[in-house]
Amino acid sequence: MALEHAILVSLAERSASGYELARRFDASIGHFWTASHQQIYKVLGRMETNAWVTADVVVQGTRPDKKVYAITAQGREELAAWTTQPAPLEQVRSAFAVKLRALPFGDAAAIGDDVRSRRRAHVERLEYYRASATRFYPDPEAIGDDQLGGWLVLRGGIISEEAAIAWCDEILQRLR
Amino acid sequence: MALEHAILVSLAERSASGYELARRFDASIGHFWTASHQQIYKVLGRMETNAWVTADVVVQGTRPDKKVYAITAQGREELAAWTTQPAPLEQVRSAFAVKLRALPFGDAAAIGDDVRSRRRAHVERLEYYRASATRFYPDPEAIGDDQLGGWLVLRGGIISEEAAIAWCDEILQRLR
DNA sequence: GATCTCATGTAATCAGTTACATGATTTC
DNA sequence: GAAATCATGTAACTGATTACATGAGATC
Repeated sequence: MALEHAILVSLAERSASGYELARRFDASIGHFWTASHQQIYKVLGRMETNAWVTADVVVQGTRPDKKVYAITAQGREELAAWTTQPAPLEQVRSAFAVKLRALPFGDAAAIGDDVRSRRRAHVERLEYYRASATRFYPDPEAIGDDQLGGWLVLRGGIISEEAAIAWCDEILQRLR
Repeated sequence: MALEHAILVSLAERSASGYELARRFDASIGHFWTASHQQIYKVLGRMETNAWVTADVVVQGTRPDKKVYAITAQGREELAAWTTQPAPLEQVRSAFAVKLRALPFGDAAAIGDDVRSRRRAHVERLEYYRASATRFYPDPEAIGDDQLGGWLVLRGGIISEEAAIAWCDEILQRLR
């Protein structure tokens, strides 16, 4: 349900081809909503049928033609209406938590290794978010209305990565 | 992939019918891995074929018959082998983050209401986790090897709910 | 009389992943 | 010569949700 709306947000910020959208999902948006290019193309087709977006074929000389998608008035309406509906509380689905519960039946050393490698990944993501924050929002007190959403999402990423790292540290302390 | 293993953990702790498993998933385990009864029955069938579990039909006088599933030696092997494999980093998929990014195109007041209601839900979960912690692990320093996994998972729940609440507070501060 | 609990399933559908396919241009 | 980038898709499959189905006993 929400991939459509993630695409609408992205197109409301700036029109793009399916390929460009896929790259945006690999980068910024994808930290909070992942999507493969196959899925994006499929959903874009559905959205065009619904008239939430229009597609313009742009012929490029040397590179292949592309379809540039733009949000329509109907698309904007749909997006606005969607924001008035409460977002479902995402239910957690953590294979890692299951693995921890399996501690008495499994390999504690291997689980410890996994925790350390997860910790590294979380530190990496945290550093990426912090770099994005200082780069795109150098003065957090002076953020405008159009930037507030992006800033708050980044803050959420930073807060949850910090929490994940704290959890890893607590686990490692207990495992040794 | 991991529902099988979540069921194996649950059955390793204590044998149960599909119905009982579904109730466990509604309660404790379900906070970290949700599953409906339909899915559980389907996967149990597959697991029986793989000989990871055995089923014993228990005839009950007044209540309907039930199939009690028990983990096999092969199931225990599979579970142990699974713990040696790194758990995939769960990718975030948050409709709420998408909604925040949609702030400039949507209804800020409705989004604020949503944040307040999410905050209440997180506070509720946090209180539930804290109650479980004091009830099942009254002395955290004296936790045995067989209890450590459960305790660490609960700690993860507590840490992430605290983080979610902190994020909500930061959002609310910025929205008004 | 209505609803809840116990107990197990099938069927249809939807969302998402993985694999496969094509083909020109640019960079190493 | 190999690999990456640009660009758009189809097909098969898996995992999960929603809807439907049944039926007895217990509780309100």
